[in-house]
Amino acid sequence: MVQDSSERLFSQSVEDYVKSIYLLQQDSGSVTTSELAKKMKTSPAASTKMIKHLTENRLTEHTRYHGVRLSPAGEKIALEIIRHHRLIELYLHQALGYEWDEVDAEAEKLEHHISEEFEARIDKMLDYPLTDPHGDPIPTRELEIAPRRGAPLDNSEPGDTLIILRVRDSNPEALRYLKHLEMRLGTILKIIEKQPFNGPITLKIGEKTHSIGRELAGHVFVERYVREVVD
Amino acid sequence: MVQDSSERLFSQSVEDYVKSIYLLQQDSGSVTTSELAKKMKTSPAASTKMIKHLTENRLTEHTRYHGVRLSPAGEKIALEIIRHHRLIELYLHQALGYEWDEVDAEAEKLEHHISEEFEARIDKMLDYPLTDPHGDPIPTRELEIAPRRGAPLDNSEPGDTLIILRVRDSNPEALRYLKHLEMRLGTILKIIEKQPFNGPITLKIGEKTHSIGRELAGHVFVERYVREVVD
DNA sequence: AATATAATTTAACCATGGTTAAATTATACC
DNA sequence: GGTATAATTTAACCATGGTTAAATTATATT
Ligand SMILES: [Mn+2]
Ligand SMILES: [Mn+2]
Ligand SMILES: [Mn+2]
Ligand SMILES: [Mn+2]
Repeated sequence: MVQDSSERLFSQSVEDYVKSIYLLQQDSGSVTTSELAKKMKTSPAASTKMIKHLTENRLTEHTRYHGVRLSPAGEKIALEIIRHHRLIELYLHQALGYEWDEVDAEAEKLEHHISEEFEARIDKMLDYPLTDPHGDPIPTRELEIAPRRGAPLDNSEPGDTLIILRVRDSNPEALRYLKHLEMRLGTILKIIEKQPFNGPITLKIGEKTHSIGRELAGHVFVERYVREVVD
Repeated sequence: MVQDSSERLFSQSVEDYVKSIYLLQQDSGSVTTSELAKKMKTSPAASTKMIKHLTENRLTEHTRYHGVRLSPAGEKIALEIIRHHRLIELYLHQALGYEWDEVDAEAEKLEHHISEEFEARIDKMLDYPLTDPHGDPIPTRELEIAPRRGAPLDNSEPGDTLIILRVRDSNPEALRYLKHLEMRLGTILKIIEKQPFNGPITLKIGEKTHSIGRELAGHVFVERYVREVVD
């Protein structure tokens, strides 16, 4: 729409671009026009125009032909939207029984349209949660955010015993397949074999053995598992 | 925004105009340009333009200078949005503890952004409810809708014993004040006195007596109360 | 029937956020 | 250092949904 209802300061488009820049610059420091265009599924020209607009509004810093990064004000907005997104995902999962592959699409829209009141109420109802259904950290009300946990599963070596801490949230088919393999948050697994030439990884979960491709393994983030110590 | 995300067929603006036409034509049969503009808080020129656009898309029928009415397709969309709105209002009230004066504003935005999945899930969770927190009927999944119940309180006469079936949902201050007077859905009251020249109405609720103005009384819809018969 | 007034429509304009095609700039390689 | 290629930016365009001001039409009154 053109009219921005009630009290929102920025359009849905601006919010989504800023959020995408935040997520992309986590990996790369700064974000190129074409990376952003790809993530937003628009043309590079649209990306350039929006970068110009964001920079005029002091949400980003931009040096022509050399990528964009968020200003402190931009980061604040990104974290607000990410907080909405992840709280909504968790709420849909916990309160309404959504599966972990269904929550992202719904949250992608709702994140722009809930009030601070709604945010506060679901935050309280969920008892101030720290992670979303994919293991991503939820920014606090003060917009502090914990670091992302885990390293990609395809970086691990045969013999390692690992625990799943996080998964990429954006690919529903991958998420459904992982669930089908019983690979959830907290699942413990052992790497049995890793085929060369980017071949499949064989792993053991409970008594079962599975073989998964490198691409799928790249969606799963793990850390070494040390048996929990009971006092 | 300009881009209409994912699967929605019509913009938020179109949805809100169509919904407003539906609500206005309930009273008046057909809706004038200026009535619509007033309800949408835009200029008459914007209203005219949208009416033209809706008519080109076969959501309304329009004869120049003589008002607009919904086509069957337009009515379908209106009922879908009204169903969203009222289900969301009830959900916010029941599941998240919103007061009846808070739900309308939040639902006004969310109604455009929930999926059919979300609609189905809250409908089930609320056990397929028939009325919203203001006593308005909720269209069924097949978009059948019950008639609005009750007549304006200011049409009743001294001596009448009445039950509150419905209230206007759009004025939060009025709703808060009614709640403060313990005038809720299902409240039983008796008209004691009605001052002439549009003067106040005195009524008795339980042991308490209140006096309210005609304007506020026009927000409350009642029917004659007949003591419930127990088998 | 003519006319004043109010309602409605049209015209010209604007901002947002898209598109494709052309121009510009960076950079990798010979 | 010149040049091919890829990335980026600019230009020209479009749709949506607003605005205000001017033109048109309906209608109520004399
Ligand atoms: Mn989004
Ligand atoms: Mn997530
Ligand atoms: Mn609305
Ligand atoms: Mn309502």
